[in-house]
Amino acid sequence: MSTIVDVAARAGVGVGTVSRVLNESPLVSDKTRERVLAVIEELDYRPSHMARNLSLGRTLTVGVIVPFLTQAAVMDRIRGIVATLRTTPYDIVLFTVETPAQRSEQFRNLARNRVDGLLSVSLSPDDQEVERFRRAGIPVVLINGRHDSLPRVVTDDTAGGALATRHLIKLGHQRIAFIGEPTLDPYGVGWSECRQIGYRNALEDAGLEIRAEYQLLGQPGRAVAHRLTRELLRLPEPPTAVFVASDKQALAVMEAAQDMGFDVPGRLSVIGFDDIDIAKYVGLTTVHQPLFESGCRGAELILEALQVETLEPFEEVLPVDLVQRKSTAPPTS
Amino acid sequence: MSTIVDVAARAGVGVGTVSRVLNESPLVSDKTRERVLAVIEELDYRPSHMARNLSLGRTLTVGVIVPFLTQAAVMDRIRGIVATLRTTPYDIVLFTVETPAQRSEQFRNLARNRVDGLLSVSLSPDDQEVERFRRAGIPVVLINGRHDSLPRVVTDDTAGGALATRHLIKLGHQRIAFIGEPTLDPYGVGWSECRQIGYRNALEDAGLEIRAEYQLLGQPGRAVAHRLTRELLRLPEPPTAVFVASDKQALAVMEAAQDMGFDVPGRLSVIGFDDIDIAKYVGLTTVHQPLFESGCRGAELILEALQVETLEPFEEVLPVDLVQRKSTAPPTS
DNA sequence: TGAACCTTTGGTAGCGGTTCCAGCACCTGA
DNA sequence: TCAGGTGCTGGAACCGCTACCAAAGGTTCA
Repeated sequence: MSTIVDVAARAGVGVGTVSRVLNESPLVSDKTRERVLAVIEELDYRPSHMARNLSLGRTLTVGVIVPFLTQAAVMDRIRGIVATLRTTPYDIVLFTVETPAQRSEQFRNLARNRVDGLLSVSLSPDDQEVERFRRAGIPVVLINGRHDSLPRVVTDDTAGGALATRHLIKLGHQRIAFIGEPTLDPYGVGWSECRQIGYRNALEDAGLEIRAEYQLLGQPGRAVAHRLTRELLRLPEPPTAVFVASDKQALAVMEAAQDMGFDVPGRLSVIGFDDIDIAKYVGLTTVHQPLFESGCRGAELILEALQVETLEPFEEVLPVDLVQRKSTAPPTS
Repeated sequence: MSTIVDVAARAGVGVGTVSRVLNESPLVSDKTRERVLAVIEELDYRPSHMARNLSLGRTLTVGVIVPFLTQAAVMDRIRGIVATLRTTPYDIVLFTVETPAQRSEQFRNLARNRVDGLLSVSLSPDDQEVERFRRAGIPVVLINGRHDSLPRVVTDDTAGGALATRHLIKLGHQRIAFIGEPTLDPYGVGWSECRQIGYRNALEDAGLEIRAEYQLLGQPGRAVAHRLTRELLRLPEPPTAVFVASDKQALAVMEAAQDMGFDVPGRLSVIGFDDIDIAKYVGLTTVHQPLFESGCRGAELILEALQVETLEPFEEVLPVDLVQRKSTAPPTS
């Protein structure tokens, strides 16, 4: 592989001049520029990124750190990030974390020269980590995460929870249950929690009773969903509708209800949250949150931060909306 | 941010010694090592990746180049790659291409210092590009792509096509149609094509007639699927079953058939290919191809290639298997 | 006692770019 | 004719690390 020195020698000029040609500096005569470009072409020369980075002190790289990729929602967000960054000179380096230990290790390593900026998806750094990034001059933008001193784009989970619940109320349901997931990230206010708050708010506003036995939490997964669904449906006064905090769990709940002979939406209305791909195919009524757009927006913010050096922290709340499909209907009574 | 020089100065040793400590060289006395480590801790020092890379001539980075991420199958493959590479020191840089021009530009840039190795998903470089990589000493592994001089992992599309078709034959179908996609990548032998070949082979083996009017191609998408489905079902002798070359298209075909009042699988059996997430939820019988595993395998191969410097080209064919769900049934005579 | 060796160390030359400074040729105006 | 620009150029310093070489100090053995 040829280097800038080879090009300079062959073109009979100094390395400085070649560098100027590469960087489109106006301080090169047309004649020289042409000669250099010809040699570059001839040698099929490409400047070394590494050397350029070291010299410039920049990597032209944006880190994207995400929890394991099993979540469809995370994948959609990545899509948005990729789509936005593709038109820029920035490359994307993907980091995944699965355990808390990995997570801090990754954050720690990231703060050193590897990337120019960081997009953290569904993961929030703690104060110490934020401080490290600040010292290193690496801007961080959170997507679906929270830290008061960082710019971030979040979904209006509370509003979404209320929206879903109001939809059920409007259909005439009175006994409405909630199924959610326990919060994992110690640093975030769990999305499931927020959606549950929205649920309670909506019930309260409608003057409906908030019953503890109607609010169940469990890990995502088919088995757990079956158990929770059974628990609900065997109540002396079973709910006629259920708001499930995520589509993935909602699908499992639908399946469980049908397995138990409860027709959906005939005897049980089910509404989810996220609007993942599958929802459309199985006709799940759900709250659409702009996953793809959240990736785009996050990417735009990090690009901005990369320009201005410091972006004042603020929270951008993305709106949610209801997508009515076939899994909700008025109660039969 | 402190550098190796700062650490050396503060510890009262030379930079060489610090470097040795960092790289766990045995040529350092315990006493010195301890002192250096203490200073590293104290200054919260992390070596610069860029400088290290430049000096080492390696980036500890694997490039992953993929077509646009709208395909669920590509996402699953990426998952496998990420899962495998996570346990290694290699980082993943994601490149996407959308147009042929972008594609060669990406391949061209990639051949220079940016990555140590390349995983190409569903994209095959041409001879010139392969030669460039060879000269640059960058190993390339293809996942779901073909080039005779590159190691690659592919799905047994022909066998899968035959498998799907035999399943329909075994159920008793005689009039079996095929719907596929036109081949796009000029450098690959289209997967759709291979699956179609498997289809024809199976029909031939069973002594069934191969009819031209039963084999239709069209771009993926709901509208086209509707048109093709209508075309098939309005034939004087409409097929009783159809093998669709991809799940995505199969879903659209199912929908189209149902819209036209053809019950699936009552009046038309539909079988797909890929086993994407959604297939499970809608009960689509399909041919499972190990997408996640293909990513894992590709990643393993590139790691191997990175070790041995040169990996002789070979083709690893991943097996497929039938997943029977609810979209296929014996024909109602 | 000193030659020969081993262990540990410091210093420096790259890696391949960018950037800055000095210098050269040419031009302008007094 | 010469001081002072201006336009372009070459070369060296530098980015922060690794790898190598030379050397210092300690040990062994004749």
